[in-house]
Amino acid sequence: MVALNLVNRPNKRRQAPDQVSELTTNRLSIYLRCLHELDANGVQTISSQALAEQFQLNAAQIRKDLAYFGEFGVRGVGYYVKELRRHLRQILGLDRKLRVAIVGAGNLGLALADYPGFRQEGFEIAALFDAAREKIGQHSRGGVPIHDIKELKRIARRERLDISVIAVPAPHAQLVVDQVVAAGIKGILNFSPGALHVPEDVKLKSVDLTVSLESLSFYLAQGEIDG
Amino acid sequence: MVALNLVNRPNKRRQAPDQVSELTTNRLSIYLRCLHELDANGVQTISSQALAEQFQLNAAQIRKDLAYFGEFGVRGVGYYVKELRRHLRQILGLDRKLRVAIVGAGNLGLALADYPGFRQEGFEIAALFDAAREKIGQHSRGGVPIHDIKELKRIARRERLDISVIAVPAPHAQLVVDQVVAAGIKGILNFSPGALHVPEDVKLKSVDLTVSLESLSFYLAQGEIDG
DNA sequence: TTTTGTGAACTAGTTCACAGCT
DNA sequence: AGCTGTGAACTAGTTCACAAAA
Repeated sequence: MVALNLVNRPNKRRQAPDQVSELTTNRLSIYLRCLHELDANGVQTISSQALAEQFQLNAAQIRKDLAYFGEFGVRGVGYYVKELRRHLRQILGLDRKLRVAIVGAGNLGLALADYPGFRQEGFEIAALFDAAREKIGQHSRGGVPIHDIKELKRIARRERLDISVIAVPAPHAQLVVDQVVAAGIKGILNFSPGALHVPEDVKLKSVDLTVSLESLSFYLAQGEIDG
Repeated sequence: MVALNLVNRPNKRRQAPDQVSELTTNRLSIYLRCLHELDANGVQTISSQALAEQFQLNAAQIRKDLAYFGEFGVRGVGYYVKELRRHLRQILGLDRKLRVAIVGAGNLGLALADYPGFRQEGFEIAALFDAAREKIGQHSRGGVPIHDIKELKRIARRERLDISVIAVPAPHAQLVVDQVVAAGIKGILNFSPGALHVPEDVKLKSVDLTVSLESLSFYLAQGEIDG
């Protein structure tokens, strides 16, 4: 019983539950990575228990996460690796290429443009953007072209950009986000520190390096007190 | 029960509660950033309500977070900006310089070494490490020297390194983490994808770019189904 | 009056434990 | 027998609401 949208939603939908928590979607991505490996190693089936042992996780957690989306397992057997992988890719929307733009061709932006973790199956870094005249027209080492930020809207349409990574200094971040939103991009991964505002239909995820470091610092400080 | 060192712990300690959640420590860092700004703008006092409005947060949440560590506010007034900032810095262990090493002098490692968010008050990027012969002896653009990873233990001691950032390809990550741990470093910020294991007394935080992107992809895919 | 600090109520997320399928 | 899928129990985290302080 799948998505049929035209009719009223049935109470229990399997394809898109009312609210899947971010914790769950993050874990789905982790499961998927593990399934890649298992498949590469020729493993055919895996139980939730065996999967849970790979990470610091409870088997019921994994079953619950998957159960939001369907019944993928076989009782007494576990999950077929290839099949579950296919399902997860579909659920995560990785069954097509997503086109990513990076705004900010500074050290970080350029590094991200060529970062293997970003050039992975399912994603494609299609463009870099910057405001600095001398950078425009250049390329990253890996060959991603740097465009004028003013061209964002036009190129977003032409290149069918899905996701934008924000790697500009904090003071410009909100302005850039506004431009990204205006260009119709609905997914943003932000590396600038500080709070940013987006409309409801845009999904913003932030990675705040300062917060991560300071939080680490807290634990170090505690460790010294507590022994 | 817990570590009792020399004396029994009083039931209610203010300096280091038994378990402060990571969510709380992350927020403390966010509050601190905001207090910097407020202070720079000459603001003297701030209420939890006003602070909460800056981010997507509830005022009681902020008061609770702070209350773990002491009574910093004044009823009817709010919090004195300078004073609270001083307290938060102390709580987060930022009242001294923390020395950071980055392992992996690839694109990402080099970018992080010169990233302003990392060169911030409280932190100092003291060294880069790599295994590639041709990189050793070089410097990042910002002047951070690149050492042989084999020297990690020696230099960690000499330079009194507190935190290590892991920016190496996934297959080497666990090996590098083991070396970092062996060098006596107790705080690790990891950018490699995949699960890593550390002893109990070492704090590991991971930023997984693939997971972030794939989680974004999920929301994009849902958006298209749900309308 | 204003705003904190905090128990109580609530909400979200995790784990348990077991019925039911293979 | 083995393992999933899931309600129930539990744990963690957030918000409410109000007494107490300035």
